[in-house]
Amino acid sequence: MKVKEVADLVGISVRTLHHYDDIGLLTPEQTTESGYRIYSEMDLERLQQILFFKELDFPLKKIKEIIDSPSFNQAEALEMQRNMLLDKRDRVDTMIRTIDKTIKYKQGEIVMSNKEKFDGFDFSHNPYEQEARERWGDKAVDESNAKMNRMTNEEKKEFEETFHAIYRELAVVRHEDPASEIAQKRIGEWFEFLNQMGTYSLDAFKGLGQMYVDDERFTKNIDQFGNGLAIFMRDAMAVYADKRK
Amino acid sequence: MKVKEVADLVGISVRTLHHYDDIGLLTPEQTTESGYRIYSEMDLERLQQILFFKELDFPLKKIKEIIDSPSFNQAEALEMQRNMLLDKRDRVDTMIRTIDKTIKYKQGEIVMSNKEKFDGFDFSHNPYEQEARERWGDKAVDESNAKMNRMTNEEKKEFEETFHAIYRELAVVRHEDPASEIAQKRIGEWFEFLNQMGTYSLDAFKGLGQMYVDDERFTKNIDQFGNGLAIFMRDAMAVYADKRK
DNA sequence: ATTGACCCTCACGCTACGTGATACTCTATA
DNA sequence: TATAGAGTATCACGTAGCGTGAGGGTCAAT
Repeated sequence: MKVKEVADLVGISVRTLHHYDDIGLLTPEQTTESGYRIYSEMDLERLQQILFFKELDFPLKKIKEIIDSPSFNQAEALEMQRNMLLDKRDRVDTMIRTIDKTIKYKQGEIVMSNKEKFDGFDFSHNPYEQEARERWGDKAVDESNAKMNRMTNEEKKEFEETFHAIYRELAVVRHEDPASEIAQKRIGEWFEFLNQMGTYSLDAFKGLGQMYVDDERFTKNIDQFGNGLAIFMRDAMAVYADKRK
Repeated sequence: MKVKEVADLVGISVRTLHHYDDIGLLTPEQTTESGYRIYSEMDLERLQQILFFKELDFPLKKIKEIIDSPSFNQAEALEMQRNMLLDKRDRVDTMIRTIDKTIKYKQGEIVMSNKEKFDGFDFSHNPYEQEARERWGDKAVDESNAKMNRMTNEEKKEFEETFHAIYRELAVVRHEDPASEIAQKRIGEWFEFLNQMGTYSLDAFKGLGQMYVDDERFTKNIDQFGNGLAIFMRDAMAVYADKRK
């Protein structure tokens, strides 16, 4: 599909599509020789995601971060957006009630406190942003990705070998208690290793562990070294983090 | 009340209040000798109005025009805003349904057309702006007549656009009484429009309205412009026809 | 008399596009 | 086959609605 077709379909401007391309938020899969942007089905689905987040007042930059995050999971996102929209509807309902009250108030039928007059507004913060950040946005995770990108291929290989080694060592003890001494020692090595790249707080570390289980791409990857390793690591990482706080 | 008290009460920033003062949208009634802005009850009520319009995506400039218009009437405005919020809730509901569909679609349970994937979006125009302009703006009435005249001269595409425009205008008032003045005025435009294509008798017009509800192909088509529009149109068309016989 | 929370006014920065200007591409039709 | 008309492209500057300091007064409490 060409720009205008897409624009008309979803009700946004051509300029907006150009803009999304400029900032790398939505770059069409194909372009013709003459430079026309051609949007695929997948592009459209990405656009749908973008618009949902936008409706919920996420800035474009954050939307990009979220959607491009390696741990992004569309099914989860949709469910989250659903909840946010339900919230939004509640807010609109509250505002409608506020209007009804105001009408009566104006007719002298009831009294209204100042606070009541503004019920349903309060845009002061985006309550969903935190939520999204917790699920996909952890700065620590992003940072380590950025570092990964800056590394050369050689370095990457070396790096990979090191952490595969740690995985293997962990896999060996994965049937032990996650709180056991040996498990904690090895998970400690893991923590230190990660801290060589980016700085992981204990909370971020714990969160990362949870992600190993929640995001099946991680789970698959990790469980290659031994079935149930992801779950074991999550538990061990939680114990490790909690003990040190 | 001083700036921060107001800001905290309604959940906006102090800077925003400054900005509204700068552009003359909300200038506090009083200032202390030292230059502190002091907001009165009336200022708060004006602010409430402003925020309602803002929630409905009116630009600040237009909000100022509207509120400062000599023909502005607060009671009327509140009622209008109420309708707009009802519409907004409909849109949110539609989006929620779209999400639900998308979830099922992703699981392979159903198929989804591209149009369906973006149901509930379409920000392409603010249907309320026109409405507000008509009630409180200056240009008022002739515009629709002018539209009609241009229509006869031009081609099919514009033709279609025009009647979509009428649908949209009708959709805006669909929460009003079908017998109300505004509803009748707009349904009258519809009648005239149809009579430029073929000649409709009043009875045929009424019958057509009934068909909008009986034939679900019509219903679907019409309700794209707003849930319940078909039923509203049928009722308004019936009233229109009966009154003129 | 001092501190800390609040207030003021510039004034520049930022996001998410809007709005031309200028030029190329594609398709339908005379 | 030439030409118009609708669409597309890339600059590049403009705009709205604030955010974010900087630099400096004000006010009540300690």
